[in-house]
Amino acid sequence: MRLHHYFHVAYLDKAASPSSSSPPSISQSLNSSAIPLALQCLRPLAPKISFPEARKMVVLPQFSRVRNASRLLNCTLLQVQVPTGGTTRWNPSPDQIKVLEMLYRGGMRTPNSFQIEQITEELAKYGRIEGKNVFYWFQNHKARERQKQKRAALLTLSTTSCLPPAETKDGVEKKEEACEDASSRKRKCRTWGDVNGGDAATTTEVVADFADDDVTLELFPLRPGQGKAN
Amino acid sequence: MRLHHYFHVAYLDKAASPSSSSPPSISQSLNSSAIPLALQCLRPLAPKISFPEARKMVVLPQFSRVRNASRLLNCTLLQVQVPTGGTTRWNPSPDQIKVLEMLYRGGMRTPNSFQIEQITEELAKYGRIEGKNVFYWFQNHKARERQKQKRAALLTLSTTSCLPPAETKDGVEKKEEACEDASSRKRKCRTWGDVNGGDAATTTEVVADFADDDVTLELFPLRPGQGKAN
DNA sequence: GCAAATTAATGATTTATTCAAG
DNA sequence: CTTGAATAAATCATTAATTTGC
Repeated sequence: MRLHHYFHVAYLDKAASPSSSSPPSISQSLNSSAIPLALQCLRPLAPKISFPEARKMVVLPQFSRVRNASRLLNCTLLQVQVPTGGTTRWNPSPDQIKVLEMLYRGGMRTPNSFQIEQITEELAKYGRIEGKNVFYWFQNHKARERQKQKRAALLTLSTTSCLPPAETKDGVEKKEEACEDASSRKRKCRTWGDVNGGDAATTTEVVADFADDDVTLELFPLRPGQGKAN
Repeated sequence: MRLHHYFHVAYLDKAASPSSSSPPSISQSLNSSAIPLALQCLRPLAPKISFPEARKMVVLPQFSRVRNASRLLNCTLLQVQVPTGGTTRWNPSPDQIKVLEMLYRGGMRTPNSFQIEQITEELAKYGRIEGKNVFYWFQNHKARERQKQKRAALLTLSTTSCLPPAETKDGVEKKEEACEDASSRKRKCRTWGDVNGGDAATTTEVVADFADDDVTLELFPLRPGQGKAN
């Protein structure tokens, strides 16, 4: 089941209220006292207020308000079609895909934030792209590549040799595992980076001994001081 | 299988190289140098510091370098015991838990980024905490609460009525689903917020029609200009 | 009574599934 | 039907309880 694991982190974001359910809302309570908010158990398709299917994403009124959030947490409900280029879903350009596949073939499986940052920056040259797109791309590609292999393996087995598709379910489980990164089997500790107490990062040292996987390809030329300056 | 879904987003982060395998690396390593800091892996009451199989986390050499990454992507490999308060894992204080549980009971299931931001800020009063901790807490709590219910339900069924544990596997599947948020069944679109092209956020309007759920309670008092100024 | 060993909880990460845009 | 996006389930790892030997 588990293959390997580079690292990566799951985060949260938040959105607004889709058609019906919205964020339960926290506290109200905190302060005052328990408000009988009966929220909890919202009914499934319950009446909701407003919309059958409208999906509307939400954005914040004043972005500045959420500045922090969006910065640190990739915050926010914006998703809606932003005036400028808001096309809901990312559409990778051929060039972008080319690069991504190259990296994948090179052995990259689950890039960490820094890597994603860099990849994103590089790919941004070929079109609009965000870090999450890169993240998702690797996740999906990895998973689907695996699926594909599994299916292929099953087919091979069932056709070339005997074994009827009796236990097709988990027979070829650890096949593809061999190829890919393999390295260590233990999970690494990922991190989100410090969100609030950034202060602690004083003496941090980097070990960064990359090169453990199969490949050690370099990401990109790593143009020196070219960053977005942020 | 799928229960409901508020929204939330998965993100990535990155870490360094644990004992043996390390990130494939992108760029060989940006700077170079890798310091083998070994530490971590403390057993419950274990001695700490120093260990054979030390798990060592890594951090970046110069944080400034990765500023961007850490900002946007919660970057970074730091995880090591940071001089200041770096105790690997978050340890919720009783007060923090109290608030979290209250919110959970209040119906909060998967807070979005904004909510998490606020909760985090609020909980920070009671001790060190980061957004990811809140995020994870809800994920885990939700999942484990579900598990608990399922197990309980199974037990109840098997003891009170008949039905032997024949199909215990998915018999009680949709039990707990009823209570919780239920709302719509379709998946909402979460978002990460724009990571790079923040520029687009110009005219964003907020729909923010909270109140679509059952409750519309407010998160926290939302103290005005009190933020960490960031 | 204390500290090492064991176990129980639970924080953090990864993988599998599902949903839906194009 | 492909695949980007999002969520839930499974898993791993670490810390706190608890037990055990002295």
